[in-house]
Amino acid sequence: MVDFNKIAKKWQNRWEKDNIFATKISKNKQKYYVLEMYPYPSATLHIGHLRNYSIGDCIARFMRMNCFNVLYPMGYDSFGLPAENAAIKNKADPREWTESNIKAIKRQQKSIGLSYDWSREIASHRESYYKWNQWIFLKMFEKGLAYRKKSPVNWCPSCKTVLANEQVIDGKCWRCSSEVEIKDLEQWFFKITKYAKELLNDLDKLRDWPEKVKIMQKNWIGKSEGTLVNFKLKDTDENLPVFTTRPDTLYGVTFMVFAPEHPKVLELVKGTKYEKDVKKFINEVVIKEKFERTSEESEKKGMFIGKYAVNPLNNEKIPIYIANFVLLDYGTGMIMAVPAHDQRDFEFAKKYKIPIKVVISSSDFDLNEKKMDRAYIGEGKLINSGEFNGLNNKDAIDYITKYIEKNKLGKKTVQYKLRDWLISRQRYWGTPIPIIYCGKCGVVPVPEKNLPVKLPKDVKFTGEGNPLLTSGSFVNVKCPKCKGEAKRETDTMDTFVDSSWYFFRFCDSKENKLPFSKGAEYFMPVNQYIGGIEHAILHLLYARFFTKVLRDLKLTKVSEPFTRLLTQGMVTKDGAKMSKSLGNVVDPSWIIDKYGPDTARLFILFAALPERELEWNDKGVEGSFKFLNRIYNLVNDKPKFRKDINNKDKFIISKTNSTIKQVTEYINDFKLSLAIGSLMELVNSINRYKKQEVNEKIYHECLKDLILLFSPFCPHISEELWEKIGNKNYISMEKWPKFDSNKINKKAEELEELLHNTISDINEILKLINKKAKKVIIYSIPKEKSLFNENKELLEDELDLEIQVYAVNDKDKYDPSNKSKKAKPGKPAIYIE
RNA sequence: GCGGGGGUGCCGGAGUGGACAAACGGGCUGGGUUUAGGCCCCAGUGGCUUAGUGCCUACGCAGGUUCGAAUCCUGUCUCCCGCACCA
Repeated sequence: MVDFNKIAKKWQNRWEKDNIFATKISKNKQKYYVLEMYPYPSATLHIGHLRNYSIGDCIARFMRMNCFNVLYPMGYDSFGLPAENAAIKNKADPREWTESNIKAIKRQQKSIGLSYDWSREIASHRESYYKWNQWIFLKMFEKGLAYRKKSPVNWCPSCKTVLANEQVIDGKCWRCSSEVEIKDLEQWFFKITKYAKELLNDLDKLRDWPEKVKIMQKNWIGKSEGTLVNFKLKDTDENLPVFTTRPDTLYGVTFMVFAPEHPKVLELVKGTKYEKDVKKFINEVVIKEKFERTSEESEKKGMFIGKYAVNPLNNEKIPIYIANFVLLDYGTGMIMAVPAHDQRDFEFAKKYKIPIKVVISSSDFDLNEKKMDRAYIGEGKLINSGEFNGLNNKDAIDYITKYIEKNKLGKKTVQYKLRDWLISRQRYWGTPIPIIYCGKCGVVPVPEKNLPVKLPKDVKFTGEGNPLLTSGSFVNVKCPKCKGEAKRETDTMDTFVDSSWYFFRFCDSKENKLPFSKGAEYFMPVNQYIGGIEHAILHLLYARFFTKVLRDLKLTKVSEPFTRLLTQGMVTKDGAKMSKSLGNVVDPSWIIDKYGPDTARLFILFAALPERELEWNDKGVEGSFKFLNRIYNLVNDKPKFRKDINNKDKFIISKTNSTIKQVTEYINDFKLSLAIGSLMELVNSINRYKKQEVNEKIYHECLKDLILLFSPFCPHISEELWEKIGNKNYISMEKWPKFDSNKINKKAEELEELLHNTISDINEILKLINKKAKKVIIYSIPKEKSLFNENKELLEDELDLEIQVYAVNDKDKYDPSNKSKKAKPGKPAIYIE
């Protein structure tokens, strides 16, 4: 038995010793940047990782063999909740915990022979990386792209800490099961909305992105055109801006609704008799109805908050409500409600007995406020609308908007569903936000020369509040401006910040004057990005946003980071996503231990097309292992050689060549499982071919091409076989075989198939009738008759029978009583005597 | 709930208007090799029927478009991904 693990180790050591996968800037070679989404460093590799890397390494090796200067790096997305949880739970030091995880996963990555340039490794928790997060933050702050505003968080009153959505289970804290509350905090945002238009429009440029991802991003950005109307808070000058696509119904507004979690709401009810109920309502809606509240059918719930607004067109006094169906995220987080002409508003008005006012008349029926049983959303002429009466409502949209703009009551605007990116996290294990608060000078950015703001080590992980607050040395600082006593910002950055530009850093991972420089100029954009479909929106959108910001900071010329995108499907088990809580996570290391890395890689790639979801089942692992053995034995077995060239040789040349064409195309299209299927067919053909004497030169040519084609999938065994057939160089650095259309011989391939099928059929029949036969009569179509005759001896040898061949329309030999004479192309009728 | 995908033989999965009972593998059955087993090699594998031929049925379910549908449309069930503090 061949020890594939030993072979793997041998070649991994040699690759490392000769450092063959290190990449440099090269003027003579075209660059190609392949990147897998860098992983969160968990201690063990799972099936999804294996799939991700096997795909990436296959592409990287393929492109390298196609003479590109391939950049293929690896790093770790190493900030985040799990390290902090480990610190709280096991008193582990997050730094040590993370580094030891990185060590563990890296060892496993190395064990599968991925052709990374390890010298470029980065990890986002290291100062040399997160320093640049801070640097970029400061640049964005200067440009007004980083700003502070109030925003609600999940708050556990008993743990006195902010909870991630993941930590809220059925409205309760995951640790202590207390009811979670909503609390407003002043937090940092990135102004991604400033780039909404470009992020939307540039999707069209991404020709090599999956359509589904582009659609999801488009819907997420969610552009809509409408009018911003400023209502006034009654008896004040304060504006309450409302976004509407229906300014034509402005005279029909009978109430206004805020999203319950709108920061303004608590301000408005503070100290009033409504305060207590409002707070209760907010918690209920925001936490428990997180998604369900957007349903058209779900029950409309709300309450009056004791304040009024003023309609800017007719100065009517309008009561202000809060309700579950209004979302903070969309528009301005408040709406004008027109119950007569909007179904949701109508239902709400009916329930809370709010007046309904018709402002659009229908030509089909009389609309009566008291009798209406649903909103009228059709077209019509404006009524009860002052000077706009009589206008068609579609035209009125324009007229009224113009009127509003003229009188400075609002403006025409484009609204996006996309909202600014909240980057503040009240946690330890992330990049400190480089800001200092001074009583005198206000918000003061940390001067660039003082970067990085390092994460302190004198902190306590109690599970209560942000650990950073427990470090006096971190919190208490001198103001950089006035040198007075000041406090440091204790929020850290969302880990999505780290992953939004790491692909630039790989190009210049050791650069220490800038986040990146010349290397990025040469290597960016990423030609091929590979990662899970679950990142289709957030990560990819943030990375696109950052790239545009960095471009506007003149750090790069690139506008889009990823030219081509492959979103790999999830690996599921028992019909469900693999997760720790379900206990169905599969660790592939046993496959590697038992069969070696090549088998593991081959199997995961062969199991399904990369883009598709894959239901995990390890039953087929044996099959991939068998295939490796077949290739290995094929190369090691020496057939008998001869000098002349016959049809069989022509066939195998042709077959090898069509396989080159097919495998190349398949890899280009990511149809990796199909590429492996073609290789399996080729191996079958060569095995059959070498049963008899073969032409030595041709046989070796075919083997050579086969191993080359196979090497991106199973590099270790390919190196071994490459050496065995007498090569001194690395196959990893060898050139990809070229398809030669002159070598294609369709006739030879068809003939081979025809003869092979015929022999199989005859054997099958012999077996069925279970008797000795002397003679086989083949009725073929006339075109194929000569083929059979030419190969009669060969067939006779193989079958040990006498062969007679007739064409079906050969009248002399045609026996009408015999129904066996029907023949099809490629499938002759067979008669056995 | 909203947005995006998927459902094909015993199993993993190819096939996205005709050439397809369905690539390639697994499993199973039979044969070869072997003292035997394993490995390996070859073949078969929806149902019925004749050795050859032919018929029927199948692509979650129900309809529709088409000369023709797994493939296009409509409805429906179900699973997966995302929903902005998991990464």
